[in-house]
Amino acid sequence: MRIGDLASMTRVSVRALRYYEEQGLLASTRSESGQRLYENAAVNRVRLIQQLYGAGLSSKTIAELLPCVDAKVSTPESRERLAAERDRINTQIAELIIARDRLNDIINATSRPSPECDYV
Amino acid sequence: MRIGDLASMTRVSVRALRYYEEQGLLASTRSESGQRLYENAAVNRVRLIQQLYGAGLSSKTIAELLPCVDAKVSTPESRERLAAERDRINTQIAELIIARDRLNDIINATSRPSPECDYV
DNA sequence: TTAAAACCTCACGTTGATGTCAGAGGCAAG
DNA sequence: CTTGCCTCTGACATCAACGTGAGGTTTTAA
Repeated sequence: MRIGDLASMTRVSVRALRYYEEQGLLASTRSESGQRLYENAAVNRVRLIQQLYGAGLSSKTIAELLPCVDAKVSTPESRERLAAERDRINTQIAELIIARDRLNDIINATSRPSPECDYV
Repeated sequence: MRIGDLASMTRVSVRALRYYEEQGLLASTRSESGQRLYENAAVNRVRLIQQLYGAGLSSKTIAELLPCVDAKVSTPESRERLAAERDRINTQIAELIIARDRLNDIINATSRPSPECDYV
């Protein structure tokens, strides 16, 4: 498939896909005329990339990780890196929970007094 | 207290504190010579701001929220906004959990086969 | 009193993941 | 064969939350 197809299937912009390639996250073959061609597997690859981005990993970190995923093997260094990221995510989850609860407190504190009298 | 004191107490840079003021998040009085002066309460205010930043809220959003916190009252609009942010945070927590588990899968998948043979 | 340390206001620099635009070539349909 | 959409490669623009440095004043401690 071509880049536009992959873009619509993953809901990721064409620009972003080219960026992923530039960062070494996503490979493509080229047609004779130079257009990018992707396998169906690219859809899942892009989804994985998005997930890792969503978890706060940088392109550089993801680029270091993906070879492990592909080879299904990790070096001690990359395992350490993976574990460090996991821990960071756990910390972030904990912080988010605190923030969410804090936000709920605010919502409650500002709503409770007199619900029918909230103009101010 | 002066800005340096607040900075060291909150571990937030002086530049950041000035930025918060610029964004309307943090108020200060001024000495005769123009230096910023803060109440003790500013420490908690900064912590709250940090927490909300940590939860992914933007300066603009926080600026809309803080008056509610101060007045302990929210308008229907701001309550809606608060709830929307809370939901967004919940979504993000869910995504992070998925990503973390995914990362764990990767760790396991790349570690298990033969732990003593991980050179590649 | 004098020198270091803190503070002030601009104002430009940084970083990462894109957006966007320009100029040019490619491809299926009528 | 041409119209219209897709793709290509640059390359500059964006946005947020600061960092950083210049040039100048203020406070503090010796």
